[in-house]
Amino acid sequence: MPITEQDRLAGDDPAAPPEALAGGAHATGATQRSRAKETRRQALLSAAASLFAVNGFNRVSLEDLGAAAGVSGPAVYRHFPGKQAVLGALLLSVSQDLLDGGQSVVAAAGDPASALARLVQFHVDFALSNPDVIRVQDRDFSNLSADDQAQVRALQRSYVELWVDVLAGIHSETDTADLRMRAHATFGLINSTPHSVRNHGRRMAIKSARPLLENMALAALTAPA
Amino acid sequence: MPITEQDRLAGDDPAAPPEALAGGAHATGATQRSRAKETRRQALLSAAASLFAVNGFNRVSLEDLGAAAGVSGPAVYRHFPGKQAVLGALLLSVSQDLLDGGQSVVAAAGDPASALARLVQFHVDFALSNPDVIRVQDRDFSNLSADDQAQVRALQRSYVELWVDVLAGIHSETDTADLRMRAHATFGLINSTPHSVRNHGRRMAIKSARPLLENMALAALTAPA
DNA sequence: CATCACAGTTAATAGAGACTAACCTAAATC
DNA sequence: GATTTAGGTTAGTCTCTATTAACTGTGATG
Repeated sequence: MPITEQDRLAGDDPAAPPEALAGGAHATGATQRSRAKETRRQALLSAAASLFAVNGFNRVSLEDLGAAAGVSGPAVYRHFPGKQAVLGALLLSVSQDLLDGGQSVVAAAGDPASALARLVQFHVDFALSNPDVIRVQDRDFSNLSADDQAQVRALQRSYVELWVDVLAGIHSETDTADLRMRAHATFGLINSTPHSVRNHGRRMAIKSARPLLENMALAALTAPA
Repeated sequence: MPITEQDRLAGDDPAAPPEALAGGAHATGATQRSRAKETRRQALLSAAASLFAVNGFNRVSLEDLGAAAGVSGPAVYRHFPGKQAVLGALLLSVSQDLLDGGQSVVAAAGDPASALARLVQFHVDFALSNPDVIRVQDRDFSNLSADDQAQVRALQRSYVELWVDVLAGIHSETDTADLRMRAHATFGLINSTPHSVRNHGRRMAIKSARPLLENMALAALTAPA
């Protein structure tokens, strides 16, 4: 472990025996064991998000990862086939969540203009709520296995197309490549927050960041070609 | 070496003897040797930019790096004290170039509004011309030594302050934290191009990307608070 | 011309860290 | 209650790669 954090996330005392985890919040499995396992899995994913975000995939050892989830080293193999698979699970779930969220937002909206406004709100909210995974996604994508890369890319593509379709309903004259680039650039704008808004609150309050980002994003999206 | 490129950058045949490099384009040193050395150093930095951008710092070995510059393995130590130092030299020079360029742009401009427009032009141009280093900078920053991190951060801070000062001349009522976040978000927007504009030209022509990005950036920067 | 300096080379060295083996204990299961 | 299952543990193994050592050949330098 380099030097940085690894506490703060494992809500439970790392030294506590596994049974202490059994009564955890979620985990809907039947047996006590399967619930404990699910909880541990979530702890590992959460630890991975934070550790990977801070140190980068390559500088987090399985030892670090296990320790942050209250377990040590090779125990990770009881939950994932390998280190790369942890990253895969993490990024696949993020991409899926973004896509699902985006789709339901669009489905709920009436006209394209309000759909776009809601999409922006949704994405800003997502980025401000999950800065860690956002960071990991655009820093450690290339550490995914080839298969996972393809799957994540497919999900991301769908998400982008969602935006492009909505944008096409507004800038009907503009060609798709242009709209796709607008979407990407807007993601870049919104996703910049993990860099500027520090976890330990140095820079700027999230509360005031939200409307500012929304306004900037909408302005950029509706700027003249 | 994973699989990806390592040719295409070393303009000279990697198998060619060192003397072939002596007649290179730049390198103003006195003796033949010092010119060759400078050329090799540049080749290493250029190879590093490309390799790090594609594969990430950690998955490029010194062997790869040397090979891409027509030299092999430990020869890198004749030019840099270590792998980390190569990254340091690369990112320090980028940060310095951005700051220098930004300062001269602002110095040349009259009113704040035109200064801002020129800054945007400059930054867009920089990002489109050097997608590799942009990518490396925001992906592998944390692989720098502590000292280099501090230096790069200082340069970046100055660059941001340059933008904030110009922005303050326009949105005079807005507070600085807000303006700083605007600058960061705009960098995120503009720096998104390394992701969307692929080197091998899949996505969108650079030519049409430039004005689009400029318009989006300006719209975002001047959006209501 | 003699000698030095120095960019390169190939062959160790060394440390890190992903993954595997062998065991252990307690919840499931019958 | 006996037996299996499975999450954990600790102690290897094995590979990869940054760095160092020991040499070499050739362009400066006097």
